[in-house]
Amino acid sequence: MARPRQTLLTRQRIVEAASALVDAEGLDALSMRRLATELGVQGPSLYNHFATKAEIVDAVADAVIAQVDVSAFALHKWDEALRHWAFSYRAVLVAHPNVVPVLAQGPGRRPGGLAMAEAVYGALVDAGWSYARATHIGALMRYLVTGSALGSFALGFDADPQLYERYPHLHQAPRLAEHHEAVDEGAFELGLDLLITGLTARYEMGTR
Amino acid sequence: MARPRQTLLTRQRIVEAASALVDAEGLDALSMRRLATELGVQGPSLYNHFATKAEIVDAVADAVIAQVDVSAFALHKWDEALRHWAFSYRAVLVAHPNVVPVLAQGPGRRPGGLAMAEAVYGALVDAGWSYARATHIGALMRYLVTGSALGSFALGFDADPQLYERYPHLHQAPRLAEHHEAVDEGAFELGLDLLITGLTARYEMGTR
DNA sequence: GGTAAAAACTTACACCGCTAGTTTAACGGC
DNA sequence: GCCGTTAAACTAGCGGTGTAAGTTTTTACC
Repeated sequence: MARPRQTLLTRQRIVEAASALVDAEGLDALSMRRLATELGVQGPSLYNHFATKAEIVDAVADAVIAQVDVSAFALHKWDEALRHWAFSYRAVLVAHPNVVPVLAQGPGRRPGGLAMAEAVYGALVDAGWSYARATHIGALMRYLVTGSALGSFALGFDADPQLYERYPHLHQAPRLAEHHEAVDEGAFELGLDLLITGLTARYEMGTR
Repeated sequence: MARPRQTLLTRQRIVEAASALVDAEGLDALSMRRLATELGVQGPSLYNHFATKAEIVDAVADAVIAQVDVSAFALHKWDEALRHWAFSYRAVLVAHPNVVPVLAQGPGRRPGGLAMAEAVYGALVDAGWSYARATHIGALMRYLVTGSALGSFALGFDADPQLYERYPHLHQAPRLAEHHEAVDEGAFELGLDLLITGLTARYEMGTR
């Protein structure tokens, strides 16, 4: 087979297959040959549509971030909007846990990420926050959401009880993994409450 | 060469070389062959001391986390101790940025991580926080520290100004990278202030 | 209708983590 | 003091990775 009568691949089809593969089997399962097989094609053919594997991963990550709902910034006051956005942001990440490491790390030149940043930063600045503070608030929310969606805090404790014999306060730690979703969600909601309450207080004091 | 008269490798020497390599050239530069070369040895020899590459990476991460100073929990009240600890935690991570992705993700069965968790969780519980809240607070601090040390918020904006033409509020974004340390540090300090202030208020209200 | 671009292909390179089997030095027990 | 066992290095090699290079055939354009 050389050039087919009907194109077999498009960027969109590739990204969809890659997303499905990552969601189903994790980031490590995403190799060029494996992805190509999934698409009924040979490995290097993908390079006709993406220059590198990193570009594909980036596109997958962007497809996830683009699902975050930022409409709240057009509808509500900044503090309520932050809350709505944060919940949507986290829900999207929790729905695609295997992509979170990419989002927590990689640069944000993805269009979806930029659109989100624009909405958040714009709303905060329009509400009266200084450029510096608006940036800090955006960063803070990102730390909170990606951290809690990485889910690694509660899951990070091995189930083997023997590990904790030397740590008197940690004897219940192995049970954390059972409730890891509730733990990470509880930490997220506590953090969100504390941050927004504190920010509101500062805002009303005029220190923006 | 077969078995040498004097052992060439020890776990400690391997971890030190791996840490230096990761600090100097990043996680991707750490391959078994490369690390072995650095130690004057052939690749597979490392498997006499570590079962897998992941074990080596884990040991490197643990060596980093073990540097965090938790002595504040024995010296100060919980809120002040949290602040001291968080600053030390972040300073250690910022000093070894290439290791942060490992710490942000991997499970916490490392002894250094467990010792830290024991100190934090124990101090919070002893101060009167409920088990659930103490867990949440520990998780929150981890999100904040690892998130800000990943440093990817400010660095995440590409320097190419053309990217931001469609985003009216982001036209200054490319300049963020110049000050990324200050931005991530500012966000961290803001977050830490808000969290500890808010927690103190709740604590004194009796909702622990 | 000839030409250039595009999209598939095959082949291949350098590297990766890791396994298996080999050699030799060091250690423990009689 | 020898002897079997263990340990720590070695070499060779497997299957996998991302990707570069060159080939073939189809499509699209002047």
